[in-house]
Amino acid sequence: MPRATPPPGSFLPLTPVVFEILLSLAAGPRHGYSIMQEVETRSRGAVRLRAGSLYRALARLLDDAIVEELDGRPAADLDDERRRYYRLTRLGQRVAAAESRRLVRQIGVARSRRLLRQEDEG
Amino acid sequence: MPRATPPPGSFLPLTPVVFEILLSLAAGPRHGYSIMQEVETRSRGAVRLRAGSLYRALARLLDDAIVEELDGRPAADLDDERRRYYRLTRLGQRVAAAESRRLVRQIGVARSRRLLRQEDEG
DNA sequence: TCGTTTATATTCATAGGGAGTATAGCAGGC
DNA sequence: GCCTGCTATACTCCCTATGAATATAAACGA
Repeated sequence: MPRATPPPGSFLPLTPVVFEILLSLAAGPRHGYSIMQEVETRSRGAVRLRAGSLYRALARLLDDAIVEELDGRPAADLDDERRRYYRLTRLGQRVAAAESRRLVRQIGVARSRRLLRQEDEG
Repeated sequence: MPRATPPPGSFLPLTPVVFEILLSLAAGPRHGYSIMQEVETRSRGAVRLRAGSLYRALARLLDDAIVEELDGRPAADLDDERRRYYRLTRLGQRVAAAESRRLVRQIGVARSRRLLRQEDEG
């Protein structure tokens, strides 16, 4: 019998590294190395995702069924057999959404306590 | 000669616990125990700040000059001599502001990747 | 007086991340 | 072919941060 799915809220709060990984996968399946590059580029160096942190975090996320590995391969001419592709599971999407809502609330508090100027308010 | 003040960005990303503490102090000075209560209430239990985490985080924040202890005491009839009051330093405000902007950008990404519904958008 | 809440602090165990290293496949230049 | 550098996954060592539990003691209310 499969383990009961824990409620998304029980994984919160996510560490900054883990949330960056989930954000990266929210755009579609990716392999590990490209997650690393995308996070580095997107956060403009604010969060540097090291190889060690990434692959251990991915192992944990697989274990928690937040992320799963794809069976299929891309078209042979685009493929690199060393790659392993990952995507968010349904649970993973819910966890990422719940964390996003938590951060939205936090930003609301930051705003009301004058930590953000008007032009910072996305 | 005092240590040169490090740039606010060098403290990023903050751990969820640390950002909650800074958010709490952004509203004004507080003593440790009341930070714990405020975080628990405000985040509706999503982030449970334990005594151990709180006081060790405060010690680190004092050491990094992100938080400082108040000399003065409140009026004697409101005081409890066991309490130690903390407030954000100028650096602390800048660090909290920088982290807030980082989260605003993350939320923008989460939104564009359909992790948030319209009514979640604060 | 006694139990509960407030308040700070410490210890122990574990999770998580940074830096560095290992291994190996791939791609381009020569 | 060979060398070099980049891509890709993975592991180790070390340190930091958090959770859980406990200690201590003052304040408070029945």
